[in-house]
Amino acid sequence: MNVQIPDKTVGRLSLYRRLLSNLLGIEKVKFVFSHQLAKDAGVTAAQVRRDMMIIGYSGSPKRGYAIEELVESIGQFLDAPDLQAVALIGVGNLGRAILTYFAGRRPNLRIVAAFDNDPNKAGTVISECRCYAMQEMPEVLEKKNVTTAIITVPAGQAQDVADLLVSSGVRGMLNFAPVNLRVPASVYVEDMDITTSLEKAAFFARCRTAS
Amino acid sequence: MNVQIPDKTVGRLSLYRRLLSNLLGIEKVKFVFSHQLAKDAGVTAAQVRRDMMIIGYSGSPKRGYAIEELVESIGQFLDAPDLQAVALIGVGNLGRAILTYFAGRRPNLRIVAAFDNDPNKAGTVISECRCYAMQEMPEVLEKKNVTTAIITVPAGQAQDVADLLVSSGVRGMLNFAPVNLRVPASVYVEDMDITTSLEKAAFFARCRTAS
DNA sequence: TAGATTGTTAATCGATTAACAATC
DNA sequence: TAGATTGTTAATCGATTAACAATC
Repeated sequence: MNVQIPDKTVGRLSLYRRLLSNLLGIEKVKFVFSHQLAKDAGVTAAQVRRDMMIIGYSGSPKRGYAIEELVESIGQFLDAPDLQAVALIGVGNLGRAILTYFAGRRPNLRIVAAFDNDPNKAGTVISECRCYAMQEMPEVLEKKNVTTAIITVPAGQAQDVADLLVSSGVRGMLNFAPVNLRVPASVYVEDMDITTSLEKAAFFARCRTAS
Repeated sequence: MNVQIPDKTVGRLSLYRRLLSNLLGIEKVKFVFSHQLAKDAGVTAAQVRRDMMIIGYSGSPKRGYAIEELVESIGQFLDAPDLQAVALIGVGNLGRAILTYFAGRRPNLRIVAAFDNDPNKAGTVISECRCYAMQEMPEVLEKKNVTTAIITVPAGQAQDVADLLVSSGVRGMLNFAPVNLRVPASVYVEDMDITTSLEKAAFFARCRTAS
């Protein structure tokens, strides 16, 4: 397992896979050229070819990439060989939306437990996912072998939650709280800050209008 | 209004502002040094100083940056001088979560209208935001002078929605649909692909564990 | 074969970082 | 003043892109 894989390549592979699955399922196409996939993904053809090189998949100069094989290769690269368990912390509006969205979507990447401070939520089931009290977290994470977590708690609680997750063995986090989490270098954090992103969209909307 | 402002600088400024507001409001601190702000934001001190240069704010070598002034400067740079109207398209779970989250948060950046295909939603009010039918979109956007939009519709509808938004004068979009939107160069798109981000977190969780 | 595409290296580009004189 | 920090330039770094021989 190689750590120096570019962050962006991993993100693009995830996008390629979805685009290719569409081509395969809906349009029944069997092969793509790098420039076709590139156009769909909004990247350059050279970038697609470099990404293929990174995952070690080869196409044919005549026919391009065999979609079915390529989807398989991306899966072998991106996905865990067996179930990778995910936990979600903070069952508010956003947390519930995410639980609903992911329910039964990827067999090998499943949200197996949700946690919340509110004792009334413990014991309930939301979109097939069981909700636990916050105190049960270390025990449940260990029992279910959770390595990845989604943080949807308010900003003020996020660092405490992150600390607890790290000490419970979680190594990858998707953080929706608008704070910079302090974690050891051995832990990966992907930030999704909706406020920042909206402010960016608003800022550049004005830039573009003015120019 | 300058178009060559780095994308990432804008994102960092948004984060700085929130960190500084905290320092000011909760800890009553008046000044920060670049390395302090950098530590909180998870960036380098040089980066903070360069960002200050970009927005044209100067600190003092002795005392650092005056937080209140700096927050003001960031506001002048980032925010619209008057109300900047935002629309949200797609009132599903995620859309509702975002409406709730942003309600009354930033006075100058407000979600003024929501749209959905479901005719039952038209006319309802969710977290102070009125919901309209999809057909009313062009008219409402123009009337309310909307320049920025949040797309929370399913992937299959996203491109059509984007086209409609562009033709109604929207110049900045925050896109949650897992597709690459085709828009003119004059329109800015910020993508938030939750699936891709979770797959990245899961991938690197495995990398880190294995190493 | 001829022609388009692939795999891969070298060149380019832009963002980050290091460095340091100017400043308080 | 002495010392730490700022503003700003130059060097570094890494990712993207261009280019082209190898391939089908």
